[in-house]
Amino acid sequence: MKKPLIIITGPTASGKTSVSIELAKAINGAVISADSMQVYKYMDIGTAKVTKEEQQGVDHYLIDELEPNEPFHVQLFQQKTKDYMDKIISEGKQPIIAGGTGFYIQSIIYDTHFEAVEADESYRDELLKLSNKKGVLVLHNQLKQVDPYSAETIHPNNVKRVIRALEYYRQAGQPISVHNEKERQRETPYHLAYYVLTMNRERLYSRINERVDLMIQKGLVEEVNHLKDMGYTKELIAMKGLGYKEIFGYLDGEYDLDHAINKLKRDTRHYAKRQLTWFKRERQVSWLNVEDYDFNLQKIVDKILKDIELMKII
RNA sequence: GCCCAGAUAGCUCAGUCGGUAGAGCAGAGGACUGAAAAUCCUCGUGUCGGUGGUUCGAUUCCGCCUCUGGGCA
Repeated sequence: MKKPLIIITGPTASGKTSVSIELAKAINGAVISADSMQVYKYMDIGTAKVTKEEQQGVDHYLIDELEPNEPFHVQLFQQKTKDYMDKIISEGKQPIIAGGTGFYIQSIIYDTHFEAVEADESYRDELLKLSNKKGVLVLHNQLKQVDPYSAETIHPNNVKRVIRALEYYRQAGQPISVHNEKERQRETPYHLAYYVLTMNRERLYSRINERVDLMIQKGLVEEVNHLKDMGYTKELIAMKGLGYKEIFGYLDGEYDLDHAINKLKRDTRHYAKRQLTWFKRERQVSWLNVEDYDFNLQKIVDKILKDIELMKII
């Protein structure tokens, strides 16, 4: 029998956090965050991280667990999430995965096997240098020789992907495209209640714009400054997150604050769009237009509870 | 009231020595299997302010009108 799994996701600023907490309260749940940035400590305002008060006593995992210079990626997320799910279940509670990183969620629902092909920083560096010096096609041609299928699907300009595919081949001895194809066949071991919160695009965008203004009011600039003082640099992956890279640019004098704010708003809008694109192709999702429920938390949660009961998940 | 400069894509503007037009930004769509809040790909028809004239043909030249800047009274 398939295990139940509840997922609350959606584009940024769609209200995932409050829905997941309200739902958790209703079903004795605990929340696991599927968010690539909220795992990091000291990054609160820019990631719109849940505060202790907002958590209302509901257990939260994968929030504030790492220092900003520690690595985090899908495979780690998957491993930790599975562990936390076991823990939560053993406590007699219901795990709820909530967050906007579709890639991470996918790794759980299909239980993707990642195998032991680890990031090889020196090899990556070497390839990157080669690409910078001789052009992206040099790498792409290399890939063509070992993995023609990947070469066809990965655009030469997408150097990051090309490098990963080369790295994979080097360590695994087989093309990553073969591995991916195999993983794609995998069926979900869960009985899913997978919700994507959504709303009218214009509305979402104005909520994003407002939220960015609020972040600035709350002291995003000070937060980034503090991280800088702590010695974290803009090269860190955590500092490439929305809100951090834009403010870093301002603090480094590349542009004024106004420009940084507009850039952040725009980047966040683009991000929301990419998230929607991701969820659109996920076949097992239930779209939940919060406008149909007048943005009313109780109505939204009631709808989810009703579905869950119908699905006999609990 | 007079003089000058504008009026072209949602915005800022370029351009057409007369053959119905193109950049940036904004926006839209897509990809994604160990960086994913990252990375990458694709997409530009708009009464060229209105109206009359010249012309085979006007967004382009000329007249008038309207609006917006700036200057002079």
